[in-house]
Amino acid sequence: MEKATETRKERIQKGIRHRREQEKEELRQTILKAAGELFLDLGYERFSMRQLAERIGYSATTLYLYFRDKDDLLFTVVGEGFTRFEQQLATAATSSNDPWERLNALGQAYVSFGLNNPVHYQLMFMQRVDFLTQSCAGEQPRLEAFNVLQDAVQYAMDAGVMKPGNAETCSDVLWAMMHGIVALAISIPSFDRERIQRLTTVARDSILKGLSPS
Amino acid sequence: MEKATETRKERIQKGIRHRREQEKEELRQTILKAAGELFLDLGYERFSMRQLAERIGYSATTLYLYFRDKDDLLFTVVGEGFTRFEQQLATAATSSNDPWERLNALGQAYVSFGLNNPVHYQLMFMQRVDFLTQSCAGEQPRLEAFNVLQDAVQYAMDAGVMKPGNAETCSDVLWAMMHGIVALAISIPSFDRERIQRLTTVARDSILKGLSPS
Amino acid sequence: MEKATETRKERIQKGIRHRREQEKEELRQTILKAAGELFLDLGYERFSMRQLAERIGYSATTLYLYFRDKDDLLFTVVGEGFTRFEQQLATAATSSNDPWERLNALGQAYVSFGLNNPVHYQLMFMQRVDFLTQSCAGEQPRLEAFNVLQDAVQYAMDAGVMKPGNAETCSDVLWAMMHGIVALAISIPSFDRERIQRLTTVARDSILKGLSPS
Amino acid sequence: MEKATETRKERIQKGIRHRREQEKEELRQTILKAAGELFLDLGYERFSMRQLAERIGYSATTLYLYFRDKDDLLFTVVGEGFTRFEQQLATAATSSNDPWERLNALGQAYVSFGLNNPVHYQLMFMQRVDFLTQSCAGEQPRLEAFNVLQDAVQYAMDAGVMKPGNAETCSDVLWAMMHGIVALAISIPSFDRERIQRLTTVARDSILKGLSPS
DNA sequence: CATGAATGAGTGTTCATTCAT
DNA sequence: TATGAATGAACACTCATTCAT
Repeated sequence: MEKATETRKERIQKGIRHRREQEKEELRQTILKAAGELFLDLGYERFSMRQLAERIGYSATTLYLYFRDKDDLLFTVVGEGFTRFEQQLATAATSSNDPWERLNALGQAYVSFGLNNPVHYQLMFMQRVDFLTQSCAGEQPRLEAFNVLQDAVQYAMDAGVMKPGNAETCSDVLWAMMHGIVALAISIPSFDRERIQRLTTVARDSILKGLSPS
Repeated sequence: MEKATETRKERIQKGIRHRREQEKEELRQTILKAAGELFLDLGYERFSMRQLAERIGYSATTLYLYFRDKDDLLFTVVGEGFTRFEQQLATAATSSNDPWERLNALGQAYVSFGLNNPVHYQLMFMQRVDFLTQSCAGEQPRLEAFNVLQDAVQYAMDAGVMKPGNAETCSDVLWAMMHGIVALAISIPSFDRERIQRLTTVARDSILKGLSPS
Repeated sequence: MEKATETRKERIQKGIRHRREQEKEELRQTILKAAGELFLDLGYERFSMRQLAERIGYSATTLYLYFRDKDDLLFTVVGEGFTRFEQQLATAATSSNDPWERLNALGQAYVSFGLNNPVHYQLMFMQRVDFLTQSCAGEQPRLEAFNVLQDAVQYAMDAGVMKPGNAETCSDVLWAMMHGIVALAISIPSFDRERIQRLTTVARDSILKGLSPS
Repeated sequence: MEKATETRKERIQKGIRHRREQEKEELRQTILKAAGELFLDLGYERFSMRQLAERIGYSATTLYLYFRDKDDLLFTVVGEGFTRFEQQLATAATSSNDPWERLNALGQAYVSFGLNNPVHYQLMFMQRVDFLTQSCAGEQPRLEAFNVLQDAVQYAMDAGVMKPGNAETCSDVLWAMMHGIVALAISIPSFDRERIQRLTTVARDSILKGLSPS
C-alpha cells in the first residue's frame, strides 16, 4: 500500500513537474518571441533587457532565470533563426530532382527567408556574423548550412547542365547574389516589393544563364 | 630695416600659423581614422567617444573641439568614404568607351573600394544606410552615385551588346552582385583573398554572359 | 490545519509587503527631505542628482527608482510645499468671521509658513516661480491659492471695515508685504528672530491701519 | 637735449600707456555689459563664460585677463549694480527736505531701480545675497546702503510727521514692502506694468498713512 | 594683449546585472 | 518561480579653467 501511495505521489509529482516544465518552456518561448519583435521595433543596438521585460509583463530579473545574459538570449534568437533557415533550405534542396529546379528552389527559399525574417537575417548575416562563424559548444558550425547549396551546384555540374568548374566558387557566386539581394532589400527603403521582384527575376535568369554550359 | 624685420616676423608668424593648422588637421585625420576603426569594431551604438579618446590618447573633451558631436564625427567619416567612392566610380565610368569594358571597370572599382576600405564600406552600406538614403543638407542624395552604374547599363543596352530591358533592374542586379561579394568578403573570415578572387572572376563572367543578348 | 497555516502565511506575507512599502515610503521621504535641503543650498541648476545620492548614502541610480527624473523630483518637493501652504492658508481663512482677524490670521499663517519652511518657500516663490504660474497637468494653477487672500480682502471691504477699492490690488499689497518680510528673513542673516518679530508686528499694524477707512 | 628727448619719450609712453589703459577699460566694460545681457537672456544658472566670450567676439581665455574667475566677474557685475543703486538712493535722499517727500522719493527710486534693472536686482537681492552681506575686501558692507532709508525714517520721526518708534524697524517695514513689490514684479509674469502701478500706488498710500501719527 | 589647444570634473541618464527574499 | 531593490559602469556632452605661445 505504501508502494502504491508512493507511486501515486510520484505520478502526481511527475505530472506537476511536467506541467511546470511546460509552463517554463512556454514563458521561454514568449520571451524569445517578444525579443524578436523588440529587435524589429528598436533595432539591434537599442534593444534592452528592461524594455523586453516590460513588454512581456515580467520583471527584468525573471529574464535571467531563462537566459544567462543578454548575449545568451541573443544567441538563442539567432540560433532559432538558423534552425528555421536550415530547415527551409533543406526542404528546398529535396523539392526536385531536376538540377535547375533544385537550385531555383534553393534561391527562392533563401531570398524568401531573408525577406520574411528581416530581423533574424540581419542578426545572422549582417550584425552578428560572429555567431555564424564561431559555432556554439557541441554543435556543428552554422556555416555548414551552405553545404546544401554547394551540393546542389555539384549535382548540377555532374548532370552536365551547369558548365564545369569549382563547385565552391559557383556556390559562392550564388550566395553572394542572394545575399546582395536580401541585404539591399532589407537596408534600403527605396527597394520596395516590386523592385525586389523585378531584381530577383532578372538576377535568377541571368545567373542561371551565365552558369550554363556555353 | 624695420620693414624687413616686420616682414620676417610676418613670415615667422605665417609659418607658425601654418604649422598649427597642419597639426590641427593631422589630429583631425587621426581622429577620423581611429573613429572609423572603432566604428567598425563596435558598431555605431556601442561606439563611444570616450573609447575613441582613449584610443588616440586624448581626453574626451578634445574630440568636441574637432567635431560638434558624435553624429557629426560619424557623418564626416561616412562622407569621406562616399567622396572617395564616387570619385573611383566616376573614374571607372570614363575609363573606356567599350560598354563591356566600362561595366567591367565599374565592377572592379566597386569591389576594390569595398575590399580596400572595409571600414568605410560597412558604415556606408551595411550599418548606417540612413546616411546613404537621406542626403545631407544642401547636397545631392548619396544614392545618386549609382546613376553612373545605371547609365553604363543603358549605354550597353543602347549599343546592343546587352539584351534590352529595364536599365534600373539590370543595374540593381549588378549592384546586388557586387554588394553581396563585398559584404561576404568583409564579414566572413573564411573568405580569404584567393576565394574572393575566384568568386569575383566567375561572378563577372557569369553575370556578363547572363546579361548578353541570347 | 492546512487552512490555518495558509492563513498564517498570508498574514506574514501581508506583513512583509506592508513593511516593504513602508520602507520604500520612508526612503522616498528621505530623498525628498534631502533634496529640499540640497536645492536650497545649491539652487536648482547646481543641484545634482549625484550629490543628492551621496548625501543620503545611496547610489545615483537608486534615485531613479523613486523619481522619473530631476524635474519630477523637484516638482514633487515643490508640490508638497504647496499642499501644506494651501492647507494652512485655508485653515487661517476659516478661523474667524471677523474680517480683520481673518486677514490677520492669513498674514500670520503666510509668514509662519515661510519662516518654518524656508526651503519650500524659496523653491515655491523665489527660485522656481515657474511651478507657481504654470499649473501641473490636470490641476488648478497653484496661483489660485491666493484667492483666499483676495476673498478675505473683499469680505473686509464688503463689511465696511476696509476702505473700498480694488480687491485684487489690496490683496497684492498684502502679498507683497508678506513676501517681502519672508524673503528678507530668509535671505539676510542679520534679520534674526527678534528683528523679524518687531518687523512683522509693525508691518501688520501699519498696513491694516493704512487700509482702514479714513 | 637728452632730457627733452626723454621727456618726449615719456610723454609718448604715457600717452600710449594711457591709450592702452583706456582700451583695456573699454573691453572690460564691454564684457560687463555683455555679461549683464547674457544674465538677462539665460538666467543666472545657465550663464556661461564660453557663451559670454562668443557673444563679444573674443576667446574665452581673454575673459580671464580681465577677471580672475567667473565669481569675480559676477561680483563685479553685482558691485556695479550696487554702486548705481546707492547713487540713486542717495540722490533721492537729498531731493527734498520734506520728510514725506523724501521717503516717497526713496521708495520711488528703489522700486524704479528694481524694475529697470531686473537682472542686477535679482543678483543683488535674490540670487546672490551673499554678495550683499559679506562685503568685499576693503570696502564697506553693501548693506549700509540702507542707512539712507533709516536716516530718512529717523528724520521723519524727529519732524513729528511719523509716529515715534524704532527707526530700524520702520525702515525694515518699508524695505520689506518695496522688496516684496519688486520681487513679485520680477518673478511673476502676471504682474504686468499696470498691475504693478496700481500695487505701488496703493502700497505707498497705505504704508505712509499707516505710519503716520494717529 | 590675445588665443588655440587641451583637460578634469562634473552633469543627467540608461544599462545589464546581482542579491536577498 | 519570481521579484523589488539596488548598484557600478558607462554614455554624450558642457563647464570653468590653465598653459604655452
